[in-house]
Amino acid sequence: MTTVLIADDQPMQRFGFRMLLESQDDMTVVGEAGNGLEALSLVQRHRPDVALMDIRMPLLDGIEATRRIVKAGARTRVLIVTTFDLDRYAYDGLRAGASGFLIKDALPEELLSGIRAVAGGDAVVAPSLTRRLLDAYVQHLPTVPGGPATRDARIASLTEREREILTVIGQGWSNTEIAERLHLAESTVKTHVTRILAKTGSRDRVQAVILAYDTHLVTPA
Amino acid sequence: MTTVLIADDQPMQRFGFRMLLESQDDMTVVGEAGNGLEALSLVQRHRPDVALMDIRMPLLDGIEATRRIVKAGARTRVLIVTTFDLDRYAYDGLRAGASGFLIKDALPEELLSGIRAVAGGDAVVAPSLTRRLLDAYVQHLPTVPGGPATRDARIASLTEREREILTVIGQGWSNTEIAERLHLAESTVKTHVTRILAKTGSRDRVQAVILAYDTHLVTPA
DNA sequence: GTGCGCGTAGTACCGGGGTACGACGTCACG
DNA sequence: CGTGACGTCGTACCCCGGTACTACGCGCAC
Repeated sequence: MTTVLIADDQPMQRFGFRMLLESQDDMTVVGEAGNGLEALSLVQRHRPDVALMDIRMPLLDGIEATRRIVKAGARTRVLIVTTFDLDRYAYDGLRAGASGFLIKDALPEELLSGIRAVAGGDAVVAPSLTRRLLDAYVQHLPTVPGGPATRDARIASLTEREREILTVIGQGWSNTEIAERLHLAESTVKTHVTRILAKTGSRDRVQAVILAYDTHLVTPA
Repeated sequence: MTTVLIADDQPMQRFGFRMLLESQDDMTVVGEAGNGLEALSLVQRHRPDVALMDIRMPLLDGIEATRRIVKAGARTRVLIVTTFDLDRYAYDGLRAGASGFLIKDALPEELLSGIRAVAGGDAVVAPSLTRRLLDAYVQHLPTVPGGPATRDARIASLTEREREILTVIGQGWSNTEIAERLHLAESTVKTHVTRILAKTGSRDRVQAVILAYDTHLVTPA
């Protein structure tokens, strides 16, 4: 059973959503919020699988509400459902950590399948938006070397000392600086770096730093 | 009426697609191809709205066939439908200009709505893949003019192009790769990089990447 | 004791990254 | 019509980062 929270400032809209969802025997509405703050507290209390989130809401808009929900590490996946097909809304929403972005003119079945997808850990984006996302960013798509899925293992394979070195590399230190401040020979630092790159599958220290950030070995200031 | 071409090397698979599509009164199958070359010539002859494209095919695979169709400026939109949920396939396919990427385990209705979306100029991506695409690339989402500006004055002083370069540096790309994928000369890339380092006060690209993360120009996966 | 992982260190080499110039076309703006 | 910002490209140069290989002492497990 998928539990859903509805956050929208228009009661009629909430009613429509509720009727649609309750008509499905694998979904149940656990709460309704009329503004962003209310949405936050209801997410905390009911820990729903999915939160249907409108953007334009009083007190706290849906984007910021999404950001806080995600940041709090809640299990709830946020599916933004808004009236306006604006790029900046979508971008901000996805940036904030939303698992999906749909427009209210979508078919009811599309919303339902979207909720199920999000509840299952997948993501959904409105087709009209997907078009523009792809147009703008296909050129950024990487050529996958071996695919993802090996993130944590690579960091885990590092020794304590190597993790330490990687951490300071993530501070932007050069080999010379690392040697000085850790009282090592530069050749030693280089040896460590080479092993780190080999173990993590990184080509250079830049990619190693990125990995360090992605795995939260180091965190943004 | 949406006209569709089916390109798949398995006759049974083609049959299944045909039955499904012909059951819809707004779709008609205008041809079937068993390999990539055949797909090309049939697209030329029938100019269908949508080409359902398998990847693994004799003579010419679906990726390359897609590339040629798109390059030829055909009106036909390519919807890749493949058995394998591999990132590499999807990336290559989307790169090649496909309007969509679905996996064969999708529900029949999902395929149908996908075809309609693609025919209408939209794009579709399999939900399971969308998740990974977003995971890996939300950080590429542009800051829409008027959107949340980067607070850091150093980042703010960068030109649009420079921010773009810094973003891909933050993906771990080398100068050579940036040049190739952005269709620039390496010297141009170097020029940009040097300016970025000067403006941001970074000593090397590593420090620039760190700044990019700290200012949320790019965000950890 | 023998082996092994780990941290340390050295040398030699090479390639990419970064710098310092200079140059040119485009476009917006006063 | 200048003028400047921007993006593009080239050449020449230096140096740091990374590789390859070797080597040694330490502690720990079998």
